Amino acid sequence: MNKPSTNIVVFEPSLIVFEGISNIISKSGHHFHLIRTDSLSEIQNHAAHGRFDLAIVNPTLIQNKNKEFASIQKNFPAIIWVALVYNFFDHNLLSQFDRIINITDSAESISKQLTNISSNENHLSLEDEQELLSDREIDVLKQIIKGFSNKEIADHLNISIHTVISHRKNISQKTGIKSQAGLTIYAISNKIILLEDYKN
Amino acid sequence: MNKPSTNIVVFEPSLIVFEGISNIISKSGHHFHLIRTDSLSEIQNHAAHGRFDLAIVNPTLIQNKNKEFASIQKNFPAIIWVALVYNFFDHNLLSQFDRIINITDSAESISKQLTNISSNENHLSLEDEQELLSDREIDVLKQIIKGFSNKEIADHLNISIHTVISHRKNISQKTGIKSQAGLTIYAISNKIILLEDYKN
DNA sequence: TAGCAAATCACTACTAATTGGGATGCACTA
DNA sequence: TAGTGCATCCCAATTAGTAGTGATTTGCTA
Repeated sequence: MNKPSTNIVVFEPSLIVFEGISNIISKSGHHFHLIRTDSLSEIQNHAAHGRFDLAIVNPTLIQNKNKEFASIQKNFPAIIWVALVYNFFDHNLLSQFDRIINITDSAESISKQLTNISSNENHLSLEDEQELLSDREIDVLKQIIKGFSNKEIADHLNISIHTVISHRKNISQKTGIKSQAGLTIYAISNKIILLEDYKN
Repeated sequence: MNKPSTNIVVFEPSLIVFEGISNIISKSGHHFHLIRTDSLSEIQNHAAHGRFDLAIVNPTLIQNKNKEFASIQKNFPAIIWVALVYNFFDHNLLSQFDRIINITDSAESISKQLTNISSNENHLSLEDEQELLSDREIDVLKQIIKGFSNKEIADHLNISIHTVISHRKNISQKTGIKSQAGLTIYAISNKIILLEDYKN
């Protein structure tokens, strides 16, 4: 079988991780060529010159550049976008990618994600029912996470306790999470709150 | 100058990261020999046979094994312990290590941390104030954070609901935290739980 | 402009959690 | 051995939160 060479752009701040990927794929038997980059605009530039077929991207780096990223994806639909995650990330963010590599994945699993470029039913169906919470719901969520009671939340937000309860109901329905603890983890995971700000 | 060879044990779940370290140090010009391991007891075994001088450890892996880890450190005081962190970690946990490598560190910085074995003003102070909660209280806390009700916790731990309530009372008194949300953040901050394991 | 989603408020019935008292047995240690 | 902390269990009174249902106003947009 003829093995085509794949050009891969890597957008990842960690040298360790970059070298690790480099090492693993060089042992995989496939033909890859890695290009390291440190900005989205450089990726766009490479894409415009057809210099790569697949991009491995650390999602933290595009967190506040969703529009720019989406625009690049739209302009170069042939490119496969692979998220490289250390921990876990917001569904909405990850749903922008075609595939996901977790940093703890095995060599085979990683290679698999970087090959079979044509076969496109690679998971990531991630049913997109992850409706974002409304502004007010996020206000309430933040209060919940600070440990305030419904009555306190009502006072702080100048609304009645009934409204607070309504918002809580909606939050629970939208997220499928009922416990304060679960909501806290949800909020941390989705960067609705910053862990550092809430430490005792 | 004579370059001594350093034997390094690596306790890190990610192959990518392991290979990355391997790549970086092989280019550093120093002489290292890497041994990958996947358990603390294996580390102890290697240490007992004098097979390494320095250990690179992902702190997540010793989170609930602080005592075992401290015991190994105590038994083999000549070994240098290096934490390899991805993001942000609890200070108490990191204070158990001699040095810290961040995953985003440069090649030079990493090499620096892995050399100069003799020169070090070890600040292995290990302020052991983390004996706040009893084992059983931590069991209950973990259940709370999973969002279980008192009754469910009682069933899971095979104790009565009254005991659960007692433990909760003690946890609240000891930590000064009353809300589930606050306790969740406490547990995450103190690495009693791993954020990744609690995704909903 | 008609429809929709968000934000607000309200009621009832129900369930869960908190608070503040107890008690017992066990293991460790000063 | 007396004291301490831990784990277990119990009760009563109170407070807090959930589930289900329904309503009004406002602003955006198809």
